[in-house]
Amino acid sequence: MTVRRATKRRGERAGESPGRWERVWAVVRRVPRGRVATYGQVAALAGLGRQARQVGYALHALPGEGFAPWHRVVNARGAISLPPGGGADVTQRLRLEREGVSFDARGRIDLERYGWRPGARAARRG
DNA sequence: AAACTGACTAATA
DNA sequence: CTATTAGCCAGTT
Repeated sequence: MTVRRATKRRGERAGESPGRWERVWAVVRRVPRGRVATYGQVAALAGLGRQARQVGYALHALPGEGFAPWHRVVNARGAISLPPGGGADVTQRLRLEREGVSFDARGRIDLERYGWRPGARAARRG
């Protein structure tokens, strides 16, 4: 009766192996303000290889807002990849624009300009 | 346990 | 440039 088995948490078990998603969040947290990273990029940096999809899952499974700047992650085309209808896609765009990231007429970001470059220093103003 | 699903990407046509 | 196909693999049903 009192043997309530631990409820399965998202990507986290009874304090065992480090969740894969945690690594994803850790990488996302490193994305500086005003910059965006692609799912594939985050996956590679998190040691997931090409599991770009898993990155999307990890962000969807975030324990709460403010845990990681999920809005700084976009797809390889520099576009927001969230499905419409939920409103989250709008939030993402709003937050990015607020950080100075510009979208073109098709709603895409110029990754050459705003793409996050790990290791590189903050881009010069301009 | 098998099937389904998905915040992706790269290759082709 | 857009549209389609295949690969990817863990979480959910």
